[in-house]
Amino acid sequence: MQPYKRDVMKYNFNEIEAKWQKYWAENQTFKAVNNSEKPKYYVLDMFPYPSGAGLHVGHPLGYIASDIYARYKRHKGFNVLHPQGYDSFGLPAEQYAIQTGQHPAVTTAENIKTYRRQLDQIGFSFDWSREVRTSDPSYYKWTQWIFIQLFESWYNNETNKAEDISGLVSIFETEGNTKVNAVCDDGVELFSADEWQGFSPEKQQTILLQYRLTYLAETEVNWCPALGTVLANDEIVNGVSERGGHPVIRKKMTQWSMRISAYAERLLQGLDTIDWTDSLKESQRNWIGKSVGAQVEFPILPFSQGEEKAGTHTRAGYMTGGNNSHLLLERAKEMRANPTQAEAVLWEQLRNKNLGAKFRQQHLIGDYIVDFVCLKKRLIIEVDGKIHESQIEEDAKRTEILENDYYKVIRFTNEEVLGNIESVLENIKKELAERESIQSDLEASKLQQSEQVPPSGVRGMQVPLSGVRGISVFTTRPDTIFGVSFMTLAPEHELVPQITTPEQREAVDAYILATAKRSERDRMADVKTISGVFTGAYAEHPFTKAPIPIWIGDYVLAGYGTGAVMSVPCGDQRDYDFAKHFNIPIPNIFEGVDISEEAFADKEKTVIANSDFLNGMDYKKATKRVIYELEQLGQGEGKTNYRLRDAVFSRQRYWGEPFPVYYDDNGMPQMIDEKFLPLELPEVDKYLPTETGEPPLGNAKKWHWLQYGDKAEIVSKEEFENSSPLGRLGGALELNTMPGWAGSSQYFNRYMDPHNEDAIFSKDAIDYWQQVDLYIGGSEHATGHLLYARFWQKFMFDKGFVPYDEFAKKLINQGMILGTSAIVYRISGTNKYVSKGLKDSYDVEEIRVDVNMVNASDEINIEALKKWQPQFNDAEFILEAGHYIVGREVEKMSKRWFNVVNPDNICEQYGADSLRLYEMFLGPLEQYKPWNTAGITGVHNFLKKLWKLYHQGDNGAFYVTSSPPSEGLGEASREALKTLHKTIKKVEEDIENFSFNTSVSTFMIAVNELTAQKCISKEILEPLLILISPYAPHIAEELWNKLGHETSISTADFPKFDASHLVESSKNYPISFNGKMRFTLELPLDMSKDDIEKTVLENEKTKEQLQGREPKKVIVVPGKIVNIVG
RNA sequence: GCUGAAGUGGUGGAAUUGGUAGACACGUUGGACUUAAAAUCCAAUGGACAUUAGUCCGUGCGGGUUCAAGUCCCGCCUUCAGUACCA
Repeated sequence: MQPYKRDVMKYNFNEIEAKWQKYWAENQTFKAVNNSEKPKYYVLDMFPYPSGAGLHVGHPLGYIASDIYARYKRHKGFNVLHPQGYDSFGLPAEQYAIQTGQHPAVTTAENIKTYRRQLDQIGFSFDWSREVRTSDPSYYKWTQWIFIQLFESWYNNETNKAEDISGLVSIFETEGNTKVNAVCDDGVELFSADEWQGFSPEKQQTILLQYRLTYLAETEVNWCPALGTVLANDEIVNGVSERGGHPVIRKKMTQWSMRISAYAERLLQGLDTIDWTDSLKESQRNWIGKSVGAQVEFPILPFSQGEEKAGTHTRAGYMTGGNNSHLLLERAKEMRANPTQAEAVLWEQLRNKNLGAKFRQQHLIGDYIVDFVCLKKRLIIEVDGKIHESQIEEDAKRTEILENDYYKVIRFTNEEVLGNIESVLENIKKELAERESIQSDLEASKLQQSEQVPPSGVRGMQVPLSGVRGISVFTTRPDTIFGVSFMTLAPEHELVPQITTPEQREAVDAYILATAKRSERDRMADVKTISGVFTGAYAEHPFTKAPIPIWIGDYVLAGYGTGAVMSVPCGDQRDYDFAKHFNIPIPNIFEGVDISEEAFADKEKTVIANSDFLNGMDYKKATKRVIYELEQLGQGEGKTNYRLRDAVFSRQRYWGEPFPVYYDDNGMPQMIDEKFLPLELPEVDKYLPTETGEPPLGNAKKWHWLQYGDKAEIVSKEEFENSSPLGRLGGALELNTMPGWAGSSQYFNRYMDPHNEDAIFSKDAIDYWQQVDLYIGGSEHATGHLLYARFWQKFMFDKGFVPYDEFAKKLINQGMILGTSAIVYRISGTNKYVSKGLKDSYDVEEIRVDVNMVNASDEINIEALKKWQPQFNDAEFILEAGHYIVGREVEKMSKRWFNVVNPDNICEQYGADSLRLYEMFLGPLEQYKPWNTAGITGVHNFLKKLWKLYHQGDNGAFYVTSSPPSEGLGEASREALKTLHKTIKKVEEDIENFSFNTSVSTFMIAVNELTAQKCISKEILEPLLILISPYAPHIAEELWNKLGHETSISTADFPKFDASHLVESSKNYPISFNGKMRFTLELPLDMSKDDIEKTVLENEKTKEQLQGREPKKVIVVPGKIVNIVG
């Protein structure tokens, strides 16, 4: 009998915890319903990637915090949604599959099993009935569905939201695209409604792709050869892959992209509406990188200054180009290769002297490329598309200049050429005949002249329509435009090869080659070396019209802004250093500022000088004015620039969501109809890229879409090709898969209605749960998941699917739990190891060993070490004081450092409640902190004391009496009530402030006090259990049950704080002298200020302190402190 | 460089609107119980001097405001995190 009784009394945590975990599972205690009388509250964790290593003690930290909050909210009367699932697509499972041939689905399922067991043993109150897995077809069906929604949408800047693509098509049909204000690709061609109607379906599709929110584009991507895949910017750290640290190179590939840039401003503005941590918001702001300034066009001068001064110029001849001829020639060549339809038709008639005269097409004259020219007769023929309607003025000017040069220009429209070629040819013949006589005159006089003088008017004119563009730059300091003394282009800038003069070509090419060779990493590491080279070309200042030398330099990044800057050395340190280095003038345009040593970059203190119409203005005024003036000139406009780029959405991987996309006979991407989703991942023999370099899905035998009406199947290439084309839809399916963030960008909404097969979630569900109230997770997702999820949520909001355009009202980042690695010191070249205190006398190498062999005093178990790895078998150990002491290093918990501590052992040894309490007790939630198992005995002892508090009967029997403590108002009872209500108040405040560590202390204090008071009253001990139950739910359930409750403690009402129990009649006043506390004095709280002063001054100890001095001043703060000055 | 956070005993960390610095816990030391160990319980524990009382110094450093500063202000230093030739 006796041993049995003893067992009952003991705090048998393993048994208790298993019992209640089973109870919760069987009774579905934490299952949330989608409607309730209670107010709703949604607590979410970032769902884990189920890695093969399982959980370590760091993983549950955030889950414990959110679980405490969720349980607390249930006590507070909320209908709480607290779901959990798995982000189960990902690279590690795929790499494991490559190594072992095991299907990732199999290993993933195994890993999930381990995770679930580990999570269950910690006692989380998750509603597992709502579990989602991103790799489950019933889940990724909806990821694919969202992709289709994005494809079917475009971003209308006028309404500032995403709209259905069909709306855009009807605009195109009625008025073309000239008035459409959309976020779209750069350089979309302009067309009228008529032209749209005339386009082929393929062309229409190509144009629409330039508007869709997800689009196919040839993009320069971060290609990681080692991983065989493309990486997003946030997957690259210091120029190498985040995973594995492999080198990353730039490569052009056709990829799906997400037009997240459309949402840049709203993603930025939205940050002000959500309660997320400042550091996280700051990261996102930084990532979006908004800068306000101006875009300025600098025309390129046709003649380089050097050549002009030398009095030379280009000879008129076969190609009579100006000094920009080398770049125009390329352009002309390109235009010849891609004639418009009208040009092609006309050329058929003009070529081979068909009209009796030799014509050339797309020929360079001066700085112009003309469509057709007969040089002998100086007759130019231009064929104009619609674009020229808006350029009548420029065309007139161009005609004037050319005609000054004795050319005759005749123009035809596309319609004339295509509709009535006969009459066009008649006109040309007529002109040719008329110009017969002029030709001979010219030969003698004018042509000679033109060889000596550059074509008049060419110098200094605006950018010609078909020739050189200017260089466009982005600047945040347009007010400093008069300080520009040179321009700098990124070496990769597309215009560099075109503008470089022949004299500079060699130097420029060498420089470009040298920069290309340097890795991104080298370039970033070596910021101080100034390098660059002059291109030989000049641009023209918009206002002063002065020539500005154009340089290239690697301090200008191709990927930001336009890849070109106007360099203002007096106002920007980098420009300043560059100018100093290359002896470029540094004009000073600031009033009263010395720039002899460094640039002056202080916007706020700027007063502009030496700047014509800007003189005397401050930064703001000058900026406004200069933008206005630039707009008048047509050479610039105010512009806001974002660093945020569109997100590449394709990955060359197997283990990810397949795109619901096939490519039709014309190679155009087509969406698979919603009703056929999900498009499931095909089986493949191997998970590596194919021999031809295609993604792993290229290995699938059947990966062609074949659809007739409502019937669709996935077939092999041969089967598809042999199928009847009549009424057939389909083609090769997309070989890429979606990136990791696809599945995590709407999972929080899917939890609201996870089994819905007809919709991503029902309207009722989303209307009830609305948005996440509290989201807890790591800050490492700041610019990845958390940005993309906000983007998709805004899109879902625009489309009317969700009621809020932010998915998480409040977000908290839990800090990371770090490992404390253990280090032994091997004497170099030997198999001897010295203890830490002796290592300085030797030449040693540090070797990390398993922390589980080391005790709290840093002493290692040598026997265990010898068995741990063969190299230690016969090693010799040099001890200090009989022990081998290891070194310690705090670093990330990782298998490679052997510093991983597993929660399974902790649960086994101390119990889940101890683990939960200890993780909270370690310190503030957001803080990074090292794991130190030694301290866990403290919280474990607390739980034992708590258990004891309820077992004060004979032989430790459960003993709680239901007679109220207030009865008789004994001293002990009043003290107990005070302890309880003090605790209620503090714990409630702590939970609301997510200060979980301090509430654990509060529990300890309460239990220590109640133990000292020998409290056995139910009125105290029952509410105390509810306070503790969010933190230590198992022991709370057990004691709750012992108190006679039939149901779970989880929905018991949180105790009400009653301030009346804390009312004190007296206060132990600290009495300080000159601010230093010397002694305390117990005084009634209702004592008046004057009486306090009197009493204190009369006190013996006060007299002792003053030693006869007269106090100068006595400060009395009733209820707080007394301070005597003197 | 910029942005954000933080520097408090041997350790993790408390400290409300400025009002008794070091709560709570670990560790350490001493003691009780025990043949012994574990467990448990009790006591001490910021430093220095004195050890009866007491005195002085103490929250990264240097100033300042105040009757009173870990807390507020100014100027630095260090650490961690994020970000970076962003024009």
